[in-house]
Amino acid sequence: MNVATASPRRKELVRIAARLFVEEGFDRTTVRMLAQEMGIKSGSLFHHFADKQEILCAVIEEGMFSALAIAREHLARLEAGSAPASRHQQARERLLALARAHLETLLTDRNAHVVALYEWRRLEQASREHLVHLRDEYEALWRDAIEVAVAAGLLKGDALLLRQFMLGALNWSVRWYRPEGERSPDELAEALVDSLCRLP
Amino acid sequence: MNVATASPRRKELVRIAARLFVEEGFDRTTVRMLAQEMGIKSGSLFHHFADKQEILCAVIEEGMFSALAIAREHLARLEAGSAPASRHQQARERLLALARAHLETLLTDRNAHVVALYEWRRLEQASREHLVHLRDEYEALWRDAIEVAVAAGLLKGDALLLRQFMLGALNWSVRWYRPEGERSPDELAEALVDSLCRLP
Amino acid sequence: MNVATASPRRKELVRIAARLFVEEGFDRTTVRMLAQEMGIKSGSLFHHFADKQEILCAVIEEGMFSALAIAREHLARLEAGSAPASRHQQARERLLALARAHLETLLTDRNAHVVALYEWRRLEQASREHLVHLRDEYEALWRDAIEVAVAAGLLKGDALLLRQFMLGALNWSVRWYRPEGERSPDELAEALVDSLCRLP
Amino acid sequence: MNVATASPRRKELVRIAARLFVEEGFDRTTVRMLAQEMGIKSGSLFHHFADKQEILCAVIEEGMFSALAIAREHLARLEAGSAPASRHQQARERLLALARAHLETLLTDRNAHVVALYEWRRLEQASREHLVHLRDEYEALWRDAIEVAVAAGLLKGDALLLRQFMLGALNWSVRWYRPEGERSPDELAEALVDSLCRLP
DNA sequence: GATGAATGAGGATTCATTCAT
DNA sequence: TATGAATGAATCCTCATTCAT
Repeated sequence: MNVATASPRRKELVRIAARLFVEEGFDRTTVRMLAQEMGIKSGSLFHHFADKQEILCAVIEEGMFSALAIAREHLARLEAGSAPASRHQQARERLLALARAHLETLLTDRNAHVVALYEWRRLEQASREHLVHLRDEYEALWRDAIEVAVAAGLLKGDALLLRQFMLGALNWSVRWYRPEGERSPDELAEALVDSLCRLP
Repeated sequence: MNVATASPRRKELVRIAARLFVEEGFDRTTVRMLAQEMGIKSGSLFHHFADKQEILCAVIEEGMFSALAIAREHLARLEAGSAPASRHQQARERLLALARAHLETLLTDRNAHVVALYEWRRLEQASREHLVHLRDEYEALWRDAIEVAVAAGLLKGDALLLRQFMLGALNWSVRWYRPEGERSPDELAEALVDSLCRLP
Repeated sequence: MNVATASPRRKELVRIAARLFVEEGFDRTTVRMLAQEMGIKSGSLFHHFADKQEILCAVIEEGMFSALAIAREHLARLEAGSAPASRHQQARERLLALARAHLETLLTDRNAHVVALYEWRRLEQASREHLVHLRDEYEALWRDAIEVAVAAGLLKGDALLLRQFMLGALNWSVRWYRPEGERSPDELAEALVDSLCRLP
Repeated sequence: MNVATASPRRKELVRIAARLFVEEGFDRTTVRMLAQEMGIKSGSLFHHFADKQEILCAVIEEGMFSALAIAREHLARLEAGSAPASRHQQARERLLALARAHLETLLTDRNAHVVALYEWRRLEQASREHLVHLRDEYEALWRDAIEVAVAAGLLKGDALLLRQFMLGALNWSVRWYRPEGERSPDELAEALVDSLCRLP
């Protein structure tokens, strides 16, 4: 059972679960709380999910799926609309697209992807194995973009570390970012990319 | 009761608690697990701490104290030993000192400071108020160093965002750093500072 | 609703239920397990049976019916085919026929009769009253045969106790008998009768 | 942890559990019922036993221990007090001693041994392995006594089957025996031995 | 200080049963 | 007849906390 084949009902439950997992953390979110928010009784939850772990798994799967989809979408838009640009300029656009996509799922959509990042440790081994390839795929997008940027002289340093630093900086934003503040997620993305990129 | 006045016994208990909170997370660490690791029975724990929350509070206090102490120590060593250097160079050294100190408490000492960062949300209001000034003090060290770096043209961009990004990148390292890997925390700190700093 | 008037579908469901009740015990057999084995969903089960108790009742009724039918059949075959024999010999044959019939339903047919014996306590009062006359009828066959055997000097002792002992020995065989072992149920029956009967 | 080393409190809890398991069956006995009868709250039960299975295990261990102890006691009394008797007579006394002991733990003491016999299937694999050697020891007492009886010409037939039959007859008595009836357990034992033994 | 026993509120989960479709 | 979703009461078990000894 994966995101693509899930019933609309189940998708809705997953969305609600994602919100609670972000607000309270997985451990502190009780099955009763989940059921309450879903408008059913706690016993009924187990008609849809085998156990609490499966809910977490479904949320994280959804989080990684949408992160991946939106990242690809942003990249595709780049290629479609791009006027010819310098190699340097192209590499920067690509990084920026990924950073924007990342913050869009993290701060705007603000739920399943956050759970994927912050509750990954709570996955049992079996679930983890089921999901790790999604994470790998996502990270591969970043790896490629960063390698290109390094090759173009846009970024300086070890590509792997740069990826960890960039993703860390972005991921941690969940902890301090307030949507009602003065900067948009897009501005954040731009600021991060600017702070790292060398001028041409 | 704060770190400075704590008995050696209590300090040891806090150290053990910190380790468990990192390994399992605060919510999943039971009072029984704590007691077991401390070589006492769970009932006895409450002779040392009023409740579980107080243990968390003590750990985080210890984490912030030591982060602050080590950061100050690194900065002091700078001033003591520094040959005259360019303003640019000085600003870089200061950032590096803070980053090294941060990773030292996070990755080497590897416990109380990690709890302070990752379990802050679990603090009840009262505990939070008790501790927030420590966090502010610590962040002030970073704020100043970054403002100086920006003023010196070493870093580019908004100082507040730069601090969030740098701390995010460092904090997230807890999630992926493996001590048995090929890079030391110091090398990490250097790589981060290098990746952000403009050459003179 | 009793066995005689049951639809073929219902009879099949009862057979499946009997098997599960033997394998798992009544308490541990869930309505969902029953439905699953029957190839329907658990909600549908309640179109066939008012509740779980009715299933147990139907199984035990079937078990007692078939035990009774097969015992009578064995006895009838005796009378039909018997060459004139000594009173002693006749009494022995009759005991043997009952023992064989008992083990046939218990070990060969191996289900509903076992449930009747081992899950009788789980019957609610109403169901018990509905079924107790069947059990009485069955036990009457044994009572008569044993009284004849005692009168003929074939068995020694109190007739009531002898019945309890014989049935106990036979019923308990469910617990240790393995069909793949070296003895057939018929050989068991013979061995039991032999062990109790005095030679002429 | 075994019967011999158990605290008095635990022994009492085991005794109460044994009674409930006989009255209701293991599956239908809830931890709440157990706690209620023990005069504690259900959570407190788990201070004494890791889980419900451990309670069953403790009860069955106690049942097998006492069955073994009482059987040995009866046999010892035989040897101590016996005037010289015929081999035939001796074999009969030995069977009788075992049968009496068996019914004493089953019908008089009436609890833990009954659970051992009737709830053995509910033991999980690990518990079963822990207990099976006790059962083997107990059955060995019977095996020896029956082999001697067969050798002495007292019993007729296969020794293994004879043991299964005798134990089955005795075990099943739990289902029909009423202490307020006219026969004592000792009389039952005598009746069973008499019904099987050949006169000299 | 330390302990073992107890508590009580709450944890996830199970399950017979109901019912609209 | 059949189903999928829901129910609600009950299940075993966990855990921070208390307290007499």
